[in-house]
This record gives sequence, structure tokens and C-alpha cells, in this order.
Amino acid sequence: MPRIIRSALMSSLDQYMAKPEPVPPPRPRQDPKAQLNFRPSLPQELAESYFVGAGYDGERRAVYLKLYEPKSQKIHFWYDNTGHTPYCLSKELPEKLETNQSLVRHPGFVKFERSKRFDALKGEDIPVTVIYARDPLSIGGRPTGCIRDIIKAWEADIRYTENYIYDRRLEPGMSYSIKRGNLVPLQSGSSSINIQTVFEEADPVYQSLLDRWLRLLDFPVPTYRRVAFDIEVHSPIDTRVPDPQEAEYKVICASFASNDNVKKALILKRPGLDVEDAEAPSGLLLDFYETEEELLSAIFRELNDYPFVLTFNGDDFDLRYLFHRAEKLGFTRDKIPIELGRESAGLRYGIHFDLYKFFFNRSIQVYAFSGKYRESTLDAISEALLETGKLEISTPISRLSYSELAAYCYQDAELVLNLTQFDGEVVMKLVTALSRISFLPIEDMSRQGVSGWIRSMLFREHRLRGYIIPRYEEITESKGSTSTIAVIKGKKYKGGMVVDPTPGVHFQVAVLDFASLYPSIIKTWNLGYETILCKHPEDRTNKIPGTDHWVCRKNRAMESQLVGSLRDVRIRWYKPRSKEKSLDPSTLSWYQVVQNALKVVLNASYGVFGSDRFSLYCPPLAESTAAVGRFDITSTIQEAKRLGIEVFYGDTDSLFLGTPDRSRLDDLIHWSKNELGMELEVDKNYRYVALSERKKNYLGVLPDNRVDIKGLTGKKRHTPEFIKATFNQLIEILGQVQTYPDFDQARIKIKDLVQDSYSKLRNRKYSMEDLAFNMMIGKAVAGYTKTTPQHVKAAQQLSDRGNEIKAGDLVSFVKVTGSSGVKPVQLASIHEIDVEKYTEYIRSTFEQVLDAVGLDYEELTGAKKLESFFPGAS
DNA sequence: ATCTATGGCAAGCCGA
DNA sequence: TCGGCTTGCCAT
Repeated sequence: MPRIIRSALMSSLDQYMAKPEPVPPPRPRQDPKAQLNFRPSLPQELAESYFVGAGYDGERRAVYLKLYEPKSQKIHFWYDNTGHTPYCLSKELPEKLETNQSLVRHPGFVKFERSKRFDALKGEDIPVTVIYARDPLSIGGRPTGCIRDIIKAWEADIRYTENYIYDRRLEPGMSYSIKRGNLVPLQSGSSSINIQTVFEEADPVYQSLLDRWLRLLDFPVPTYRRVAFDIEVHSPIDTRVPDPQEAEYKVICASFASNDNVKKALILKRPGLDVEDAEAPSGLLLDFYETEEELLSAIFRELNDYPFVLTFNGDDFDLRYLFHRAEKLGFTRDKIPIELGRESAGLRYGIHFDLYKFFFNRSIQVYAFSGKYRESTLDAISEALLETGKLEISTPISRLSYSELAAYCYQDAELVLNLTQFDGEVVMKLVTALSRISFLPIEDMSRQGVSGWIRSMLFREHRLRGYIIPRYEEITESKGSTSTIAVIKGKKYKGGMVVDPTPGVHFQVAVLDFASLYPSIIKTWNLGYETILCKHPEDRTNKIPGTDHWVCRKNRAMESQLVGSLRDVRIRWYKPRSKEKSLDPSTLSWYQVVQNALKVVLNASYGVFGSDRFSLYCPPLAESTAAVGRFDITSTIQEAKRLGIEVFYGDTDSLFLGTPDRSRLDDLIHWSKNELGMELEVDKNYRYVALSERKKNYLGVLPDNRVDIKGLTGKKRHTPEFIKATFNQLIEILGQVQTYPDFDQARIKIKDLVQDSYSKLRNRKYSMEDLAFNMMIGKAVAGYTKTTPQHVKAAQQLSDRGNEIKAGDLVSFVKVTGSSGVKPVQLASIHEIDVEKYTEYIRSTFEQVLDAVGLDYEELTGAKKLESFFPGAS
């Protein structure tokens, strides 16, 4: 066909794809599976749509993108038309590689191509050979016989869709259109912010990074049309969770809750249950199905309708079960809209977002949601974030009535949906922001940890700059290991510094900290795997204080620039704006989300280099970062003392300082900026701080009487509830103290408090739940070989009675008199409680605080004569 | 089989 | 009985 004609036909004809077939008209439900063939929309023209997903089509041997068009709220597909092919790199020349028969005869081998890459470890361009392959599995992924097993290959263990995204400079979460069959990025140019004035940066490379982040992070987030779903499976044994691989039992119910107001439960009719009796809980639609085939077909139709499908553990249960169950019932693959991976489950049409995986991620748990939920169960997370827990049912699922079953099943779907809707949809916004920062589509990002996000961001930057991505051992071999000795046995290098506290009560204390300490150090010290311990002899004098390491003066490190620019964008742009009350609520909420997403990534950006599972593992880099941190805080303390400022305490990046007058603190802040290049900020002011001799243990009272408690047993999770409650009352009392003499009053109140608690304990007025210690069991009971801690003893007793305890379970136990010393709450009675042990526990918990404020526990409880260590008290 | 790092405390176990 | 070690939880 002549070229001209072909191109004229491009809009109606595509060489790769079958023409879209018209959707068949609805038919009566004779064969429920008949209408399930999934036909993707493959438009030649498409208005601006969000790039939300990517996959590889093995048949067509091409990457496809899932594009979400926000107006119609539908997913459209675009297949690669650039001829991009899987590849890996070799440092050998083609002439040499051609002699390797198993390589050139490999069925997946396509061709060699000479090319160049910048080798950042050497600091020079090197020749490389690009080895193209027929499909990604030929490069790697099969158990044996892959190209990467035949030769020493570079960049051979990156998922192909990720490779594609990096090479094509695609930006997940951003907007694209399709014009004449081609993918076209939205021409937004650069962000509209004047970089130079906000960030005072002259380096053009650095400026372009700042500009990139602002462009990615200021771009709007669409409303994602989505449905949450959940299934219930009949199980003959009430306590057993059905195996999704076997899928041997019937699916009896599925529920859907969507943000376009679908609330329904699909129910399988069962003998002995009368449909007429079923009364739907208000607003919930009940749909009954005669056969399981019909039910599954209806579920699949629903899944094919939504661009986003939310589950809680759908990867490992719901979707997996449905897939295998459908196969068992004779559905052919093309009639099942689910694609199973090894540890994930995807959908043909939409994006599957498994909230369990995302909320389980420790970075998300700790930094994004500041530890509000402790267990990654739907119940615990909803209770913490939505303040609505699950309804408990006592009847086994198999014996519920239709309406009970529907209500029970639906509430899970609704909770899952709500988890993406509360607080102005923060979760969907957060996911979008993280996807843009990591250059990973939502489905991939949400299933990886923060190290995967950082890896992806760095790999992408390597590709962008034409750097070869070093192999793991190249870095460790050329940079060696660490030069400091860790304080804690078994650790690789020395970490942060903790200042010995000055015990006592200190009034008017300012807490200063370095803004993003480690990321700032990575930025100002030009730290990266390529610059630390560089090849240039003249740079050996550029020492990292407190180590034997040096850092390059000539080349800028990519990590330093990336981490530094993310840090700047957070500190100088999003963080201040996230507190500006004058902004409209939705902008404000987006800034808070971005600020938080950046915090999550930045917090991990130093640690990953010290993790031997990280692909750019570089211990001297992590070590140097921590060493500069110690240097910075030590020199700041020195300077503070020189300025006549008292230093009471400090930990890693924070200093507790006396406040002689504000101007002297300003002097210190300026000194830090000028001498260290570090931004020191006043984080908060305490009316008073109580310090004991213990590090990481203190109590600080804020001007509004709120109290910060750090590290004290009374606040820890495992502490029995009654002690926590009493402890909180103690804190309440101390929060009222304004000046020294007020401690007199406080002491009397505390005395009453403690005595009251004692008498309740002796009279067995507390419930078992109040008395229970709650400890997470870190591994299976059998895994404790060295010692048998108390919570393990309790778990053992439960196991003996057939109550299986798994790693990660919370064990509740009480201390009892008798040989074992402990019993799980379920098995103990109030009369066995060991009052002495509990008395002792109260004492030690309270002493931690009372010590610090100079009150003596013995006196308080009347065990010793009344006398105070306190100035101002009699 | 997933996991950024190190420093520090309390409690209890267990062998010397 | 003492002290080192294990464990869990927390601070940064």
C-alpha cells in the first residue's frame, strides 16, 4: 500500500488492532456467560485523559496504556505504536557477543545495536551493546534460559512496562490525548511558578527538577469513578477461610458500593431460604440469582463497568477466588475479566486498587496517617480513620438470612469505599501524588514499598540522562563498606546522636529542629553513589567529618539533586502553603496531601541506601549522611553554648534550648544557615519540659496545656488500659501546672489518683480487658527458640486449646499468680490476678514521670515520709 | 515474603 | 544473683 494512502487511512484503520465490534444488544439470560466478552475501547482520537495504568499484551507483543477520560469516566486503551521493544544492555561489543551461540540462537533474541551510556561510577561515557528481544520474558522472568542468565546484563531486571514508561518519558497520573492514533502529552510546558525567586537556585539542571515537581504536583486530580466490592463464600466449617486457589465452595454473595450511588448486594438463592422474607436494609438493593454461574456473570459485568475497582485484600482473596471459581464452573478465560499475577490480581478493563496492600505499607501507616491505625485490618483502619468499625456478627456466615448476609457483606464494601472518600478523598489524592513522584502507575505503586518508589524514581532519572543503571555489586565493590562502628550491636554503621538530657523541670524551653535533616545533608553535601568516594585523587581532601570518606567536588550527584529538589519543593512551597488558611479548602487539602506524600518519600530517601535489599545499596553513602548529621548537631550545640544558650536535650535533628531572648536564637539560626547550610527552625515552645536521665523519654507542656509525652511506658501500646487511663489523668494534672509552686497542688491530686487506682486493683474492680497487656507476636510461636517471653507463653496456652496464633496477631494476656505467671485474657479469671505484679507496674510507670518532675513516688503513696525535692515546696 | 535507617528503654528470660 | 541477651515498642 502506498505510504500516502496508508497515512490518510490511519484514523480509521490500525495495523495492530481489530476493528472495534459493535456491542451486541442485550439478550435474555439463557447463557449468562455469553455476553462477557470484553472489548476494549481503542480510540484513534481521545480527549485529554489521565494515564492511570499500563500492561503488556503478550499476544500483540506491545505495551498498552489505560487512559481514564474524566468526562465520560471511562477507560480507553492505547497500544504502543512506536515499535518499542524489550532490551537489556551489555558492556561487551557486538563482535564479542556474536560469538556467544546460546545468545544469538536464543529464540527470543532479535538484534544487537551499538550505543553509549554515561557510567556514573567511572564518570565517563562507555560503549554498550543494546540487546533487543522478542518479548520481556526472553530477557528475564522465566526460571531458566533467559538472556540475562546467559550473559552479564545490565538493566535486565526492570519490569518491561516500567522500562517503557521511563524510555517514553511517560508520566503516570498525568494527562494525555490520542491524536490520529498517537499518544500526545498535554502541552503544559513548565509550571507557572517563578522558580528563581522562590528557591534561590541558579543551577539550570536543578531548576528544571524543581520545575518538573511543581508541574507534576500542581496538576489537577480527577474524580475517579469507582466501586468497592466484597464477596462472601459459603464455608462448611465456620472458622475456616476458604482457599482461593482451590475455590471449592460456592460464592453466595457479592456487594458493591460505588461513588455513583450504587449500593447493592447480589445474592445466590439457596434451598430452604425464602426470598420473600428478605428485607433489604434501607437503601440497599438486593438482586437474587438462581445459579452461581448467573451470579458470577453479574459480578463480572459489574467489574467490567467500573474504571476503578477497590477491594480490601482482593489480590489474595476476592479476585483470586472469583477467578478460580469461575474456571471451575466452566467459564473460559476470555469470559473472566480478571488477570492474575503471582501476588496481585488485575482487571481487564479497570484499575484494581487493593487498599489492604496500601494501608499495610509502613510508610503510609506511620508517616501519611501518623500511626492512627495499628493493625491493618479493615476494622481497625476504618475505626481509626472513619470512626466507624464493623458490625460484629456472632452467627457464622453460612447460617445468616439473606438480608443479614447482604447487610454484612455490603458493610465491608461500603467501608472500603468510604476509606477512599473521607476528608475530601485524601486517599485517592495521595495515591495520585505518589504515583506521579514515583513514575509508577497506581496499580504498581500501591503494591510496592517506599524503596520501590524511590528505586523507580532514580531509574527513570538514569534513563532520562542516558546513565547506565549500575548493577548491585558494582556499587558495593567499588565503594566498599562502612568506616564507623554502630552503637547498637549488629548494625552496620553509626546513626543519629542523642544528647544526654539534663534531668529536672525546665521552664520556657524552645525546641528547634533542622528541616528535613538527612535530605538537606544529601543536598548540601552532594551525596550520591557516584560522588561518594569518587575516583579523583584531588577530592580525597573533601572529607566527610567523622569518617574516612570523601565526596566529589566536580560532578553533581543525581540523588543529591533529586532528593534535594523534592526537599526544597516540600519545605519552601507545599509545606507553607498547606497551612495558609486563606486558600480554598480543596487547594489546601491537595497541598497537605502533596506535603505528606513528599514527607513519606523524603523520610526514606536516606535509609534506602543503607538497606541491602535496595538496588542502589551504598552503605558509605548512608553512613556519610548520618555522620554529617552528628557533625551538624554537635557543632550547633557548641555554638549555642558559645552564645550563652542552655542546651537541655537533643535527638538526631532536634535541640531543646533555654530561651534567654529570642534574638540569640535567631543568631543561632543564622549561624546554622551560614556555616552549615542547614535550615534550623523553631518547632515549638514548651511552658515546661520534664526530663529524667533517660533518653527518648520526656514530657513537655505546651502553652495551651496540651502535653507531649514521648517514650513513656504509660503511653505505650502494650500497657494495660487501666494504667494508660490513670496515666492520662496524671498527665492532665501536670498539664495544669503553670509555675513551680503549682506542683504542690498537683502532688495532692496525684496522690489521690494513685491510691484510688490501688484500691480498685485490690478490690478487683477493673475488668479483664482493662488489666490486659497487649503485645504483637512477631513470629510464629514455634519461632521463639532463644527465650519464651510472656506474650508467647500466653499464645502457647491459646494454641494448646486449638486457637491458632499467627505472626502479627495481638496477644492479650494478664499477669496471674501461679507457676506460669501469665494467662490469655480469654482463659483467666479476675481472682487469679497477681495484684503485686500490677502494683509494681503502676509504680514503675508513674515513676518515669514523677522522677522527672521531681516528685517522689514513695512519698506520694505514703510509703515514705513526706518530703519534696522541689524548690518552692515545703 | 514484603520490609528505609539507627538509638534507646523496660521487662523478662536464662545461663554462668 | 548477676548480667547479657531477646523482645517489643518507641524516638528521630
